[in-house]
Amino acid sequence: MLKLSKKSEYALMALQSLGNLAAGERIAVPMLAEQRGIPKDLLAKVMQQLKRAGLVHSSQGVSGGYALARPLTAITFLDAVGPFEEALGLAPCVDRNSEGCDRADCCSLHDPMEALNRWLMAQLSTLSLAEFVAARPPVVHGCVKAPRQPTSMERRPLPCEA
Amino acid sequence: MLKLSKKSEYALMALQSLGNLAAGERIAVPMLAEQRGIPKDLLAKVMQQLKRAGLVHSSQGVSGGYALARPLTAITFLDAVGPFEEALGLAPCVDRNSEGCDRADCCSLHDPMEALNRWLMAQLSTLSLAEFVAARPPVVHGCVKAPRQPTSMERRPLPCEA
DNA sequence: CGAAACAGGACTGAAATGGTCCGATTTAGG
DNA sequence: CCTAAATCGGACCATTTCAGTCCTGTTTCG
Ligand code: SF4
Ligand code: SF4
Repeated sequence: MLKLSKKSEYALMALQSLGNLAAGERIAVPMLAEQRGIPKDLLAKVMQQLKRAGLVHSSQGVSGGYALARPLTAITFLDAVGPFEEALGLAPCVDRNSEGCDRADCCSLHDPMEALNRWLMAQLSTLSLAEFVAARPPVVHGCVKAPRQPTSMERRPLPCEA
Repeated sequence: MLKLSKKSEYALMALQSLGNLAAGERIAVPMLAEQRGIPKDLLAKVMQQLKRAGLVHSSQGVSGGYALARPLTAITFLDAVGPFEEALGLAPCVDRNSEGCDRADCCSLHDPMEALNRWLMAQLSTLSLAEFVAARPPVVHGCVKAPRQPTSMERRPLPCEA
C-alpha cells in the first residue's frame, strides 16, 4: 500500500541532487544517472515529467541540463511523487485517476476512507522535500552516502502524544 | 502509492461488519458478500487469511461463520491491512517482502526513506479500527450506508499545528 | 445422509510497472 | 556551418501483480 514507484524514487533522488547544486548550476541526465546507478533512459522520462509539473527547469543542447525551479523548501513530498503515482488514493472512491465507485453512496466504508485519505494527503503535503531529505554535503564521486542526521520526520509528534 | 488492494478493502468491510455483531453471534461469508455486493469467493479467501492472522475466529459446518477474535479497539489499521499488502514499505530497502537493496549503504535517500516509512507505520499502527470506522448502526438489508459522523481521524492534529 | 458452510490450491485475464529503443529537435563550441 | 551532446517524446516489450473464478475437500447441523 505504501510502495512508491521506481519513477517516484528516481524523482526524489534527482530532486535531492538538484538541491545541492550551486545557484545557476545545472546537471545533465547522464551524469545524474551514473551517480545514482540508475537507468538513464528512465530517468530522462522522469525529468521530463518533473519539468511538465513545473518543479524543474531545463536547458537543451550540449551542456544543457536541469535545475530546480524553486527551492526544496517550497516543494512538498506530494508534489514530487504525485506525477508518478497512478494510484495515489486509498480506494477508487477517493482517487483522482479512477472513475469513482458506484457503491460510494451505499458503503459504510466510504466516509472513513475519505477521512483517512484526506489526512494522509495532508501529511504528505505538509512535508517539504527539504525536511524529508535533509540535504547533505556534496556528492562524492560514485557514492552519495552521507553521515546520518536525525530528520525532521523523527521529531514529528505521534498523534497519540498530541 | 497509497492504494489498498481489494483484499484489504474487503477485509476492512468484513471487520466493520463483524464489529457490530452481538456477542456470540457469527456471520457467514455468503451473507457478508451479498450485503456488500462483493465477490463471495474472494471474500472467502480474505476471511481465511484474517483467521490465520488471528483477527477472527471461525466455526465450520452449516450455520458456521466468522466472529471477531478481539474487539475493534484492539485491532489496528495495520493489523487489518498488513496481511494483504504485498508491498507495505515505501521502497525495497525498507520492505519486509523484498530482498532489500544493494545500494542501501550508498544511497543518500535510504535514511530519509527509512525515517518516513517508520513514521507512517507508526501512524497506521496507532489507528485502531474502532477509530477508523466509527462503527455505526446495524446493517439495513442490501445497503449498509449510515448517517455521517465525524471520525476520530478528523480530529487528529496535523503536524503543522502541533 | 445431505445441505451449507469453511479450507485451500490451481488457474486465468487484465492491467500496471520498469525498462528499452529510436527518431527529432535544440544548442554550445570549434 | 557542422557536429556532438543534450533534452524531447512516442512506441514498444517483458515481467509481475491483481482480481477473480473454479474445483475439490472437510466439517457440522438438522
Ligand atoms: S465506496 Fe466503499 S467500496 Fe467503493 S471504493 Fe470507496 S470504500 Fe471501496
Ligand atoms: S536504498 Fe536508496 S535506492 Fe535502494 S531502495 Fe532504499 S532508497 Fe531506493
